[in-house]
Amino acid sequence: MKESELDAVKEEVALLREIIREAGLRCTSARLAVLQRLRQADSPITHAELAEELVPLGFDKATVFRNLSDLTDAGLVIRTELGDHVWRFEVRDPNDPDDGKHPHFVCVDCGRVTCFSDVVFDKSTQKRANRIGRVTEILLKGHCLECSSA
Amino acid sequence: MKESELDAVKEEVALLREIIREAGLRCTSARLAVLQRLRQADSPITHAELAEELVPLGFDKATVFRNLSDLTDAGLVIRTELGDHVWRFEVRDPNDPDDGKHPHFVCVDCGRVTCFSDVVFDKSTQKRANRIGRVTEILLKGHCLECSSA
DNA sequence: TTTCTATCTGCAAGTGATTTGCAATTGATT
DNA sequence: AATCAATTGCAAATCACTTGCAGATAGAAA
Repeated sequence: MKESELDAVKEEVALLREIIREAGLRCTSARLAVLQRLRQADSPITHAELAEELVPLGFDKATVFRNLSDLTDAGLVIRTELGDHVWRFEVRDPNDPDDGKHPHFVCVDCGRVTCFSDVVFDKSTQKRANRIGRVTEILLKGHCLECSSA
Repeated sequence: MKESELDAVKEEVALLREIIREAGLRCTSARLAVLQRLRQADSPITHAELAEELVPLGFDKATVFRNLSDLTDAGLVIRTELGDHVWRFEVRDPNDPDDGKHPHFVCVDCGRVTCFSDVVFDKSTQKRANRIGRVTEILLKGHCLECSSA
C-alpha cells in the first residue's frame, strides 16, 4: 500500500471514529469494521453477508448483530426488509430529508438489491395513493438486466 | 343451526371445494378449513393466529403452514409481510384480472392490503427503472388513512 | 499514566417462526 | 373396490436472530 493510500485509510478511520462517537457510541474495532463495510456497499446488505466477511476476521456474529442494531438505534444506519424475512442494513444518508429511506429494486432471480434515489409517480397515481394512505416505503420487484439477458 | 343456515354452509363448502380443485389441489378438510377461515377474515392473518384456531380442531400446525404455502403457490392467497418478520395471508380477489401482479399497498399498522389498479411512474423514473431491470411487481408500504387518523 | 467502570465482546445457549423427513393416511381417479 | 400420488401428523431440523453472562476494553477521570 502506498503512503497516500495509507493516509486515506487513516483519514477515513478518523472520520468514522468521529461519526460513531458523535452518536454516543464507543469506537470499537468491531463497530469500525461494520460501519466501514456498510459505507463501502452500494446496496443494503444482510447480517449474514456481513458476518461472512467479519467472522473470519475475528469478530463474533452476535457482535456484528449488536453493532448493526446499535448503529440503527443511533440513526446512522437504516434497516429494511425487502420481503424475504431478512433484515438488510445500509448507511443512512444524513442529507436525505426523508428519514434516509429510499425505494429499492429487488431482483427476484438473483436477489440483488438496487437503490433508487427516488421514485416519482405521475399525478393521477399520486392522487390515488393519497386516497389510500401515506406511503413510507416503495419496493419494486422484477428481473434485473443481468438476469434477463442470461 | 337452522336448516337455511345449514344449506348456506353446504353451499359455501361446495364453492370452496370447486375453487380448490380448480387450482389443481386436492380438497382436504385441512385445506377447506384454512381457506374458509381466510375468507372470513377481513384483514391478513398470520400462521400463528390460524394455527391457534385450527390446532385445537385437530389440524397440525405444519399442515396449516403447508396449506398456506400451497394456496399461495396456487394463487388463491397472497402472502405479505409488514416488517415484523411474520408472514400474513389473505385471500386474493378472484375477480382480479391481473393475476395479482398489480401494485399493492400494505398498511404496516393494520396489515390490510389494498390493490392499486395501476401505478404510473413519471418519465424520468421509468427511464431509470429501465436501466436497472424489468419491474414486475410494485409494493407500497405505509399507513392507511384509517390507521393514520386513529 | 494509571485507575475505574460502563460499555462491549465472545461464546454458547435460547427463541420463535418456518421447514423438512418420513411413515401412515386419504382424496380422487380407474 | 383398487390404486397411488398428494397430503398429513409428528418430531426433529433450520434459519434468523436474541440473550445471559463473565471477561475485556474504551475513554473519562484522577
